[in-house]
This record gives sequence, C-alpha cells and structure tokens, in this order.
Amino acid sequence: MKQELEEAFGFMFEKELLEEIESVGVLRKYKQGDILIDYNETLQQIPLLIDGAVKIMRQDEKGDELALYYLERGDTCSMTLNCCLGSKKSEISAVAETDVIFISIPVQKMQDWMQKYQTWMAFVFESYNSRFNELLESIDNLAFNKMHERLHKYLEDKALVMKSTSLNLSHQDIANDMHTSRVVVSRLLKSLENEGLIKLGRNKIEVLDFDA
DNA sequence: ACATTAAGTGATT
DNA sequence: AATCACTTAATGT
Repeated sequence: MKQELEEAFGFMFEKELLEEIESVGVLRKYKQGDILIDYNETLQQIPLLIDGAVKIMRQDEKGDELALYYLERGDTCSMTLNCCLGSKKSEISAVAETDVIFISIPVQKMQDWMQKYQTWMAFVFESYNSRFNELLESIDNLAFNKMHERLHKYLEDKALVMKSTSLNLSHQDIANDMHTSRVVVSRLLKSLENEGLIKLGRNKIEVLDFDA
C-alpha cells in the first residue's frame, strides 16, 4: 500500500501524515460496476482514490438517475467528507466505472488530521473546491447545452476516464446516465456519426475527434 | 431455428 | 426532446 500511496498522494502530504494514513488506512479494491456508496447509506470511511474512476450519481424520488461527475486518482469524495462530519446519509451513489483501488480512512482520523496537518486541511478544501467546480460545470452543461453537446461532452469524459477512445456501452446506458430516452440518444449518436466525430457499432462507440 | 436484446426510424405530442 | 410503435440487425441458447 505504501507504494500506491506515494504515487497518488506523495507530493501532497508530509511524511508523518503519509505514515499515519498508511497505518490506519485499509487498501480496498473493487471491480467495475460495483456500488461503492448507495443512497442513504451512512458513511464511516473516507476514500482516497488511488486508481480507476468512480462515477457519482444523483437520484430523484422516482428513482431516475443522472451522472454528475467522475472521481479519479488523487481525488476524494466531498460528499463523504460532509456526510461524515454530520454523520448524515448519502445524497448520492458512487459506482466503480472501472476497476478501482482506494485507501479507506476512518472518519475520526480525518477530523484529527484537520487540526494536525495543514496539508490535510488544504487537501480537504481543495477537494471541496474542485468538486464544487465540477458540479458547476455539470450544471452549466445541463442548463445551457443542447442534448447534442451534452452527449458529445459525455463521450469525451467517458473516453478520458476509461483511458480509451473505444467505449463499450449501449445507447440505453448513455440514456440512463444522461437521464434521457434511448431513442433520443440513438438519434443524436447517429448525427454525431454523420459529422464524423464518432463511429458506431453494437455495444460500442469509437470516439474519433478525441482532443483531450 | 428461435428468443432476446440493441439499434434505427417515422409519426405524434 | 420525449414517447409510441414498429422494423431491422446482432447475439445468445
């Protein structure tokens, strides 16, 4: 675990903090598709993401879902942070988008560290900030962009976190993430294909104009 | 060969 | 942009 920790967080934390993390943290691995956090769960652990990507989903009363953003290496979940502090229930769910490795930290430690290590505090604030920005970005996207642009962005983000321009997913999967219908996704994908931005196959989409 | 699931399309709201 | 209804195509058993 030491090595993984160094790679993902070494540049951020001082030695003593890294050692503490190493002694109280538990290295956990999950497979693609596993549910890491479900709605209304109370959270006892803070995850520090080492490898892989986690998709954060929001759900309404009817059970309709919407993908908000991804967590990647070096990230933590700010929902966990404020859930833990108030010991509230989770407002979101987290699903392993790829196979995932993270270090799990008990809540009390994270509170101790807030006072003990300024780098930890900085990390927590920074994390809040970047999560907030990602959320704003998502909102802008939802509010101001047409489906067509949302879809394009969705595919680029997906290609980024999957580290591949060849995506294995169905139109229905996309529709679920974007909270729209499969028919709409199919039509828009078709038009993106006609623009030469992507190439379609069964359960497969190739992103051609990848520029990230 | 048949059933199931994914994708494409016109028409309607 | 959503929904319906229907078709076509690919895949699994």
